[in-house]
Amino acid sequence: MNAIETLLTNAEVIIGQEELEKRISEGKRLKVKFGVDPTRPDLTLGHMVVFEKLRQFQEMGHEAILLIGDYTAQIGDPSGRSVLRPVLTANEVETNAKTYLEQAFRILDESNTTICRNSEWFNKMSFGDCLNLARNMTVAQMLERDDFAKRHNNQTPISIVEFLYPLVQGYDSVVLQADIELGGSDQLFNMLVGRSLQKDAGKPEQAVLTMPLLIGLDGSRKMSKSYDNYIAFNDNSKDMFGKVMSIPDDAMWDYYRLLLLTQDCDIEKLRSEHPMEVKKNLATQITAKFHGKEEADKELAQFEKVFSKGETPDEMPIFNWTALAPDSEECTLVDIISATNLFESKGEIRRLIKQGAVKINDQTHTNAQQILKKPDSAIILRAGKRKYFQVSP
RNA sequence: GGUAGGGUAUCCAAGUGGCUAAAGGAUGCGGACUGUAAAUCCGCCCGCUUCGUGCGUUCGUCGGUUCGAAUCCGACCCCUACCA
Repeated sequence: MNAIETLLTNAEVIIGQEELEKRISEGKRLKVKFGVDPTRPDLTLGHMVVFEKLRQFQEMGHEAILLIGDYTAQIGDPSGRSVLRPVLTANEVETNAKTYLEQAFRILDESNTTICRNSEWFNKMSFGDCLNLARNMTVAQMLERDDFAKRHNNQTPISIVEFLYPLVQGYDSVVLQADIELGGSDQLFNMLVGRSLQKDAGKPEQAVLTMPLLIGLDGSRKMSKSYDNYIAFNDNSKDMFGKVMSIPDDAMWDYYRLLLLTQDCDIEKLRSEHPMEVKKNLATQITAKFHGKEEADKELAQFEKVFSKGETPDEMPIFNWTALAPDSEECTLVDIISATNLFESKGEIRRLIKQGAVKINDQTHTNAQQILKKPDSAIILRAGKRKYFQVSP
């Protein structure tokens, strides 16, 4: 595979490919833009798809520009519909941006990444400048955008600020003189606006490359925090491993292709192997990217121990009897479990007990009112498949 | 500004005076099974509970009618579309 083919692998849409190939073959060091809004502090594996692509460019000697949308984050994106998102202060945005970068550099080469903030130019902009920017697009053009069109048809509200978003993002490209912008496929429209703004400014137009959206843990919707079907960069190794294991078998191939950059021919081979083994391998590799090989192997071993063999895990939270039941030598089963604060409500705990999910040292107990005496040695409580904890004397 | 339609549990959504803590989905959780926190099947899903046809809180907000209201009345707040 030559350089260009590698860079375009897995891309969903490529606009301006010819121009791009020309610049690459001329040996130009491309300015590769990727913008993120630090509105929420967590990156998900959905973002990782694009980060991996950016890293590929980086590895081939191009300039990775990570654009922090600190200005836009301060305006507060209203697209959450019913709930008004709180407006973030400059401080909060800065904090988010910091953790954002920290996470991003697990994938990207930090020493080789240019970081920009769009407040640098937008803070200096007047309202008149803003109106002039807004002149560049028409309402009809905006309504061409698929998700706007859908929302309009569904009678869900679209705020004017949302209309301005593509312009804001596009203007970033003008300032940065980006040669190519990367993004998820939901960003296509915004990135195209960047092209037309660049053209109007008499500058060369950026190429646009979208990456497919990664499917979430449910196996049907895109991975997103609002659907709560995501794996975060910041998930601990256990959750990360477990969450990967919980994706439907069919979703594995996309994960291999988009996150581990596995080639199609290798994926074909994997398809003939045992799905569980293939998934364990996937989970181990992804976990290793974030937590290191050693940690990943440990989680694999734990997983096999707990879920394949049904044994208790090596590590679990430990509670002192006196912390759970102060001043008492005995306590009911519900109350002792409730005191750990690991569960939503006592009702939930009662339900778990009734449904046979609670075991003490491997013995199922179905009476919530059962009296427990302060143990002489540590006992292991289990509620459901995943929740374990120890109570020590 | 005018007209019409809305605001129900985590989300979507039914419900127009009592049988409603509130149908049905989805998500989630539990059990069985297994090849995994896959798939499938079954069960649970407001809080508290002395587990009792028990208590408390809920259907945008406040107030009213009624023996009794998510359901009727009034005011207010918010959302959407269309027309201006």
